[in-house]
Amino acid sequence: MSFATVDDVLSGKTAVGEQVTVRGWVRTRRDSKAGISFINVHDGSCFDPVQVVVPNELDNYESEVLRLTTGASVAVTGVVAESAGKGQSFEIQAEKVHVYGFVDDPDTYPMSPKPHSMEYLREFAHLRARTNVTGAVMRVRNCLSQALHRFFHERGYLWVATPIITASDAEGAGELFRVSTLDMMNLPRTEQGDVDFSKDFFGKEAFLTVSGQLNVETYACALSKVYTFGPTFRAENSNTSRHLAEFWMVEPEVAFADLNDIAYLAEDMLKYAINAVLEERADDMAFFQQRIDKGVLDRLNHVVSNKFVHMDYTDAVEILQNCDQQFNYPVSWGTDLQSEHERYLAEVHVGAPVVLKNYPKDIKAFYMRQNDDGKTVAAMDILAPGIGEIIGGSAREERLERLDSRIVEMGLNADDYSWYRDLRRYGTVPHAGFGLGFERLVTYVTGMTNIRDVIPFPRAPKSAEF
RNA sequence: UCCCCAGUAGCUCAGUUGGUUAGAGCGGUGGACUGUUAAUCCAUGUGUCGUAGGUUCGAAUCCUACCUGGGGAGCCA
Repeated sequence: MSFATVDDVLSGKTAVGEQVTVRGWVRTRRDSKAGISFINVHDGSCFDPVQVVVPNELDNYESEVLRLTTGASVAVTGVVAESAGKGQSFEIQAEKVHVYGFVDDPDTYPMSPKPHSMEYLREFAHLRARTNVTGAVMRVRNCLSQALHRFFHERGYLWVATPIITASDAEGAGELFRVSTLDMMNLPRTEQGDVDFSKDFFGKEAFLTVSGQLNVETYACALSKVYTFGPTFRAENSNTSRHLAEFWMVEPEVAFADLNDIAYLAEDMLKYAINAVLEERADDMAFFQQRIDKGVLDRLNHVVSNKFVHMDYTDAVEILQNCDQQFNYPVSWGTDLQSEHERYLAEVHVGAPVVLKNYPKDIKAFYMRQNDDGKTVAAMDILAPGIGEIIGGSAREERLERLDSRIVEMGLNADDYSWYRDLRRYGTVPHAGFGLGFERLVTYVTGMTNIRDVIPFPRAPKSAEF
């Protein structure tokens, strides 16, 4: 007798005739008057539950097995057998069913065996992992996460843990969450009446990071190829299906690289991760294809087998101005593209992810490398159909005079960037990097429509339960 | 934060020219049948109609505010 996962049994890792114990939760129970019950047990190891055939000779058949309902926890010991029924190749002929816990009041158990809306499941974030859809999402999420680490590891990148807490409010990528231990009911004040942050934990104002980029640049300018993969926080009041207040971001940063280098790095990375999912999570993807998004497999297969289309911002503007599509917002060179414009490019014009490059400098961040034309910077966004911006990156301005001139032009204070400027003073090198919104990738790969359903416990405005 | 839509049974929804006892399917429960598997068949219970005000003889239905959710926009990843 040995413990086995549901996946061990269904994939044939355990031998027919071998006695095993499988532990998990009941998905459904069906009783047959032939003297047996069928119990589907899932344990998270794969998409499908294993069918357990329970004969009525078991001591606790009447007293316990017939009382099992969806959600009950069990350990089943029995012999692996080829299934006589359709729907599965292997099953377990139970010799013993141990019940860890029944479900109180099955009538109100929130995860009843019926279709639920994603909005409803979100209200039960502590139980929705037991549903097939959330289980599938989390296995794919894990697969993507592991694949990304593997991708970078195989190419000699170092995973750098950039800080979660930052004392710099100059990252410029959005609203920040304050980190403080001050007594909010009794704030210390300066003589001018301002809050006296010198009394705070860090002796100054502190926040949760909105990006690891500035910090990870310092390690790129020493270890050459690095990346961060961790949580980031944005206090934006964004109420959409593609924004979270707490989300995970992958940010590679590469010394001696230019814009095209990281554009191709991003393409290779996405293809690598998607291929991993197609190979390792075919069971979950079959479910997404069938129940969530009929086009998801075609879409992913197209992505991994075609080169990404690259396009300059300037050319994109021309395409948008000359296309037949009517837009609510006009397109003109120098302004940021609207959602409808990005969607047209990715969904209609290209029909696949598109790499947009070389944006006007005035609509991009101060640290992006200025191009020789004097008008644009070496920035790139990768737009995915249905999602929008999934990756944003750039070559970084490594020339101190150019960086300083942008800091001045944008009304920023050079003193706030002293350590960032040091990188340009001491052995500066060209370098480039990008940020991938990890949950946006999970959304794209699974075909799920709301980003709140691809992270275990979503945090969003007015929403931080569990 | 802005625009639009929604909130009725455990869940998904129907129900308004304002009218008396608010319905269905699914789920649950009991039974029948069955190597079953989104099982099928019979029976069965369930409601502060999102919250608070207002109009009215009378409000699930009309009005106002608020809350929550969804779609879109902005911000961005």
